[in-house]
Amino acid sequence: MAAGKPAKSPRLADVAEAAGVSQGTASNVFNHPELVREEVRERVHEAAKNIGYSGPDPRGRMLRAGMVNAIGVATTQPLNYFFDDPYARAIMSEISKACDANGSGISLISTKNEQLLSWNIGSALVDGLVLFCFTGTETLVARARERGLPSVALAFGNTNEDVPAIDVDNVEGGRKAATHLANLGHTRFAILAIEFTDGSSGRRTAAEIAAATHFTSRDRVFGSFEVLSARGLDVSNIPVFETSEDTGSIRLALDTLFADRAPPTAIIAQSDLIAMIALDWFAEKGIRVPQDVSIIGFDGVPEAAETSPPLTTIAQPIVEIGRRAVAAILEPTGEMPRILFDTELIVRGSTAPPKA
Amino acid sequence: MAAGKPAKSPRLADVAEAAGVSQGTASNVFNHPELVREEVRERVHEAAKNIGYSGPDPRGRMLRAGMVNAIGVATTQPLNYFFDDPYARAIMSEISKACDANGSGISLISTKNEQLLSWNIGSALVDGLVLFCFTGTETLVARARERGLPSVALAFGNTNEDVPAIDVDNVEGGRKAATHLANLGHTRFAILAIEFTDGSSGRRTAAEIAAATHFTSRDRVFGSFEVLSARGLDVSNIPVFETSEDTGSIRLALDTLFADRAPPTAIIAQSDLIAMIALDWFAEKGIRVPQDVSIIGFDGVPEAAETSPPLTTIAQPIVEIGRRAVAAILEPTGEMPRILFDTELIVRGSTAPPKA
DNA sequence: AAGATAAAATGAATCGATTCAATATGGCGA
DNA sequence: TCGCCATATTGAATCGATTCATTTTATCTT
Repeated sequence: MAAGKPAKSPRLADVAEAAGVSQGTASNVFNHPELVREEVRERVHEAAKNIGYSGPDPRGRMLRAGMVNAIGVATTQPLNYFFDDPYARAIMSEISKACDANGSGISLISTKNEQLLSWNIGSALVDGLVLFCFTGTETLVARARERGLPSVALAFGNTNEDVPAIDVDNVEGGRKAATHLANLGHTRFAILAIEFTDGSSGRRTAAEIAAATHFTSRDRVFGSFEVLSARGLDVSNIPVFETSEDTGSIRLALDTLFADRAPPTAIIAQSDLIAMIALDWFAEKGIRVPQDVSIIGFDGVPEAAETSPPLTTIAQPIVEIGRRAVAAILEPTGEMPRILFDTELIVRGSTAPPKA
Repeated sequence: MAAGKPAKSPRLADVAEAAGVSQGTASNVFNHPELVREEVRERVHEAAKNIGYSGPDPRGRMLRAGMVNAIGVATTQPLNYFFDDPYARAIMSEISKACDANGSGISLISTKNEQLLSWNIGSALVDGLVLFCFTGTETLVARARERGLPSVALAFGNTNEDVPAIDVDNVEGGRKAATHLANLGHTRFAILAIEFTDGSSGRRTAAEIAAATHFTSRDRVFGSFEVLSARGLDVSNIPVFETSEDTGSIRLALDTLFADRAPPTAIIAQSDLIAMIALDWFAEKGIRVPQDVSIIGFDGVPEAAETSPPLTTIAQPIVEIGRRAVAAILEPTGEMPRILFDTELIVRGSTAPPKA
């Protein structure tokens, strides 16, 4: 090497100069080679090799082109939620299939703090956003739309009619779960709910449930209560335990429930994950499912079919949800403000009539 | 609509003009508000609201700043591999924890076609890359380095000494698996290997194995053969079946193996996934594990502890691998060209001495 | 009230490419 | 040999922000 420039990485302009062509031509060599005479093309490539240029920097390209070729998926859970939570990964699996089919990448965005998430959403390099958060959804979707990005929330939450969202009918899902167990003859119920508000857990009163900030869990309880109440049960006596993502809060709830002289014979778990953790706890304690206790899950994740016993559950149309979410972003054709899917009861081995 | 400007989305410059300040000041309002007098700040915010400006476009920012705040993870498998394959998601879970701790996002990049992947790698908006592909790694890492991005391959492959890579000692892993089973007294072995070359499956000869393009599977076979050979077995009689990610090729191999008059009593599976699928097949066929047949997995994914019986396996230090991969990208301090980890035998319920 | 100092605001340069209207070149027919 | 057309090439404008050396304004001392 002779004397030396400070070795900054070379730009397209440098290549153009080195090859003795205009920058426009150099650009064409990399993006529309058919427009450039072969001889020139080779000269440019050679020059590029010489000065150590390895193709256009995507940042420049993207600024000009405006498209990133990736959709973002955002959540207020930690990032590993996408890989560790069975429901999240079932949805992500579908989303990623749809993205693959469209040649689009996926960006995972996360922040515990909702405010930070808002900033991250504002600065994510994506063509559209799937909001995978069950709190603060309204703010976040609004934020995304402000940015002019197509976006969908994966829960209605308390958003108004015009923010695009996909959800299942949670009240009806709650009804189906309760109906199934009531039909089997159960009368002693307990509910293992997902979070009503961020990061809290423990036994909840009806008033607290009504005040929930997360509508998903509240609605599922409402649905179940409605049915059980209609069957003549006093729902104020049905214990509802709020649980968070961790095993601990679930086991604690079970400890409490089964310390009772007359423990429940039917458990409505608001997610398959909760139900699966409960199944482990039952196995440990020697409580037989479904002989001693019946349990029903929610979501219909693939893993729920493989537990022992296999889990009866209220299934969401996960495949369809994933597809529609991506479609809403990649083909923002018609106005699709909100889609409400139905759930489906899948009866497997974890529910049966109570012992006589 | 009335007369009108074409309603392009407003830029920072427009806000500056509307608020009657310089563009520099407008920029500061959004990024270094403490440098701007409160009154001016408000004026700018107001102007922004009026013309419908919702914060700086990340594209412009990024071009200037040079950083994207996301690391890329690339693979030649379809995107859903990250969510569906137990090993991939175990690693991804660790990678994502590390990213979270650093406030970095994750971009998932994939293409079946290696050539396209190369293009995608060239145009991914990321600060660094983890190469999660077991073929063509050498080309791809080279490509990433050309771009000037920090990068790590998650397998040595046939890369040369100076491309950064993390891997486990596959030969030694293969040895450990064989040793464990041989020590139990097994003499009739079969190997269920992961792919030797892209997209192929079926029974393989020693010559074909030696010619494998994927070194991971080849090395594991070599390690196992070495031990078994030293114990006096004729390895040319040990059936080695190449399997691909799908259930079908694995079941087909098992069909063939157990159609034999003297089927193997010890199966070395080169991944926990393969072993788990085999476990299902055994359960279906009424073949008891470990009484009728022993099977050992590879990887040490969390799911392998929950199968029935729980899976004996050669565990990789998944946590450490994920951490180091991210560290290599986010803190490119010292020169860390390659790290070779050891595997660890974890004995669980799927292996036992053969029937007498 | 002048001077020194700190705080606030300016504006042009820069990041790295793509695009497109305008111009240059070459081949071909008459 | 001239003109015409198709094909190649040019060069300047553009994408949207951040940065930083300067200039302007405000605050404080004595």
